[in-house]
Amino acid sequence: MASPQKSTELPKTYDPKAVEPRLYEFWERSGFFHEDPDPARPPFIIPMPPPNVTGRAHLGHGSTYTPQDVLTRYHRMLGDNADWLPGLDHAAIATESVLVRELAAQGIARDSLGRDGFVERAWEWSRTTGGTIEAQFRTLGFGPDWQRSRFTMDDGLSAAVRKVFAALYREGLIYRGKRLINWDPKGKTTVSDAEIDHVERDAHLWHIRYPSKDGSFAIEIATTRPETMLGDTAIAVHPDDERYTALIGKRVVLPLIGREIPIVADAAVERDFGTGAVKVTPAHDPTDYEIGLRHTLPMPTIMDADARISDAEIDVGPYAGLDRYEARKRIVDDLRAAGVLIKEEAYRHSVSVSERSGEVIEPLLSLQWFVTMKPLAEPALQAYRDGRLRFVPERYGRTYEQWLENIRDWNISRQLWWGHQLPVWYTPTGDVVVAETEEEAREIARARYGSAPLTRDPDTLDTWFSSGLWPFSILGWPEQTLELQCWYPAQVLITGWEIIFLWVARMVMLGMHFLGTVPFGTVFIAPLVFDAQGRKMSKSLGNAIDPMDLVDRYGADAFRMGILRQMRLEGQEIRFQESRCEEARNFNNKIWNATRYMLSLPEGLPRAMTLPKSADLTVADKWILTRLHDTIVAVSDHFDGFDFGNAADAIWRFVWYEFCDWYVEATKVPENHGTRAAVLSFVWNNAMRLLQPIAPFISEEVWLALPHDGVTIMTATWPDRLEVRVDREAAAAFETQMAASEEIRRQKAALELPLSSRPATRVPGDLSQAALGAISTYSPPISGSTIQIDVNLRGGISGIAVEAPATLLLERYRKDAVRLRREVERSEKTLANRDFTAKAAPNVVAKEREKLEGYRNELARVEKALAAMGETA
RNA sequence: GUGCGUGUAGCUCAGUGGGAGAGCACCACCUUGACACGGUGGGGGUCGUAGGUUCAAUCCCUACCACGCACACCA
Repeated sequence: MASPQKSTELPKTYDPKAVEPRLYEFWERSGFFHEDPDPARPPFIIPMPPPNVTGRAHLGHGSTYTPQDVLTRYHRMLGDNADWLPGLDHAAIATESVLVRELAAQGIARDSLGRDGFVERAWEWSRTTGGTIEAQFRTLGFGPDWQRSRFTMDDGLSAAVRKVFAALYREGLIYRGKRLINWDPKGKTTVSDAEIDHVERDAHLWHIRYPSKDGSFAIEIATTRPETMLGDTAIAVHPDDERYTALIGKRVVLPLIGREIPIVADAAVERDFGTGAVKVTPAHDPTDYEIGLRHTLPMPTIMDADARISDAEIDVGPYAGLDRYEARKRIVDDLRAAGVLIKEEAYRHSVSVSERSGEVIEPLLSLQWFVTMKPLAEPALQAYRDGRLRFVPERYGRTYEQWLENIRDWNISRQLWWGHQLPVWYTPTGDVVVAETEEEAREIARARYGSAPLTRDPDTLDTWFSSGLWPFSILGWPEQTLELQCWYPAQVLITGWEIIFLWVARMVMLGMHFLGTVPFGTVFIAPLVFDAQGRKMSKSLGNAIDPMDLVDRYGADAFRMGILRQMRLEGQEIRFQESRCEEARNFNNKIWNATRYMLSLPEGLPRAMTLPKSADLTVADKWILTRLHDTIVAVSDHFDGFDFGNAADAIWRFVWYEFCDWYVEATKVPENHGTRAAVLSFVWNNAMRLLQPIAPFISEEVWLALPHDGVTIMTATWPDRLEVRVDREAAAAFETQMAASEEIRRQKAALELPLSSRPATRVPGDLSQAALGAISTYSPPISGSTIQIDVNLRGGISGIAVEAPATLLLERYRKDAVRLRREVERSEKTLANRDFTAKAAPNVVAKEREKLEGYRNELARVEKALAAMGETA
């Protein structure tokens, strides 16, 4: 296989634009994303939540899809049978509204095309304009198994949908019934409970008097929706409300209409709210509907599909044809004129709004298809409770549990054309035939009812019905494929919490019902992305950031790293900061330049990836190898635990602060020259592999530029901690050197000496060889009498002295003295406390004594120095 | 209303029952054999408030305050 092209001279600044598209093309062409089922290896399968065919990449994909790509790449390197299964969702409502809008722009009405014509256009649109998000995902470096990409409207997936529908119908779990549903008058379709938002709105509470026919009494009710009075069939009061007990069973007259309705007693009524009496409109309010059922009230609807007042079922006076809001205005006016409007007060309450269209939902009694949820929910709950299904973070499990415990039947029919048409046919006499295909339906109808013409139910299924089958329909179910055998159930599902109900729970229910097992073992709920002020990103607020712009500016690697570093295991949101992408771009540039340095070494890099004998390694070598070992452990553990933020941080720290800041610098010192090329090469090769899942492009580019085995880092093995020698003692010695170097730098800075200067340094006699070595690379030893600076170093070196004029030292000494006195005082007080010495752990007490001694010694030196300079302590 | 989460440096966030941290921003200095998308040093916080447990609390417990979110049939 040909390696991707690359120039021999590395430019001074890393340019992701010159690297990323080329490498992605190389990977995809080489089939590195593709995998076949292999029963011999442990599977690692992630079903990608299929983005809408109308969708565009947004920052939310950064937090939910990047981890999927990271884990897939990680497990591929671990040697697992890893596959990330992509696809697209037909997104019925979204697609249909996009299309209707486009048609309208061309002056075409949806209905004029006819159903077939419209569906044809929808397919055309999906194939051409739709799915641009897949190209965007490529730009982001996401590497799912594109060859296996599926679309929820594909033949196979559609067959699965029909099979599931027919099966559930036969089992009695799908039924057709007249129920109160959520009607979206703008989208002209029903919407499920889970697709409704509750929004606080300013409104009014109107008090209306309903008099008795003979005028002997009246009852006053309060309502926010006076227009629905046209459909009132009762007044309800609480059975224990003494104000009204005498009126229960009596009748009052509906103002403006004149219809007589009863007063009923129902415990659902809140005595303390409003007047304690409520009008009951069973066909247009969920609570009223329940009351209506309990009291067998008539349930006339008074609105049509456009939410206009309609007299189709009952007399609505002169209001027929008015929009619901116009009707409200007119009715309030008329009530006022009639003298029955008692009060109008400002009132803030929450209204139900369609998530999709933003339109206020109209509860409406309607004949629809439903799934009985309780029997499906029970096993799904059980699976969670006995640990077969796990949520990360755990708290989301309770959300899942709570919803399943209170589950209501799922309205699955939608009044749309684009989608899976219900596999339901009707005979002229209204008999229902459910079948997987039209031919089967005819056979059934012939057998059951003779040869009657059939008409198909025009409705389509809720989009989530087909996505509920996703983890197995994409594997070929109901065919018993090898994929299904090896890859179901999947290992992990990653998504945002907002679709735990809509999608996750439904996949679990349907997966368990039809395949007997949970569709995935772990659900990782990724944080949602907000702007830096914690506001939701939206077009209307103008605070939305396009990830494509970020890739353009910083590169895909930087975008991925930038967003992952903002993820915290327990976090439920990310306040996105673009500066993190900028930092990550700088990080990549750092990697690039460290690579350039390695390639410029005069001795060159060795071909084989072997380390020198342990005896030949220097302290610096052993330190960086030990750190590499620890980083491999940390990154692996964090990936295993879904802690992407800490995984990214661990690599970051290692690469920048340990490798670049210290080890690379150390290789410039002659004592490290002998081994540096081999160690640099070995460590960097490993570091790039650790980085690969997060920043696939630069890690590949660098890996290929340095000694390596294989054609791509993507299929290289994950770094093995056992192959990296650990030497804690040497590592500690190097860390002492680091501390010494830092202290000398600090001294230089305080003394305003140039960093490059090598001032004479007095060192104490008991200094270790390692520390002495480190110091002598920065400063020559001194002789003669100079003013002495005494400091305490982390790691136990004390008494380094730097030659310097006295005047520059005073301020620093004074500050040190103040700080040290404070510490000595605090420590003495702690140790003087008998409870502390008696009760605290012995090692804690011992450590405190050591600290005190250290502070006292240091303070003594500083005071001595001050005294020598004529200061009184 | 019920439940969940969050309050730590100017900003975004780590963290720990025993001497308060990172990055960015800010200040000063530095073109030292890769990197100014860089290096070095520095200033800056009563760890939301009030109690409690403990020898010891930023961390554990309780209450409160503020913010965010999810559920919920007060019309």
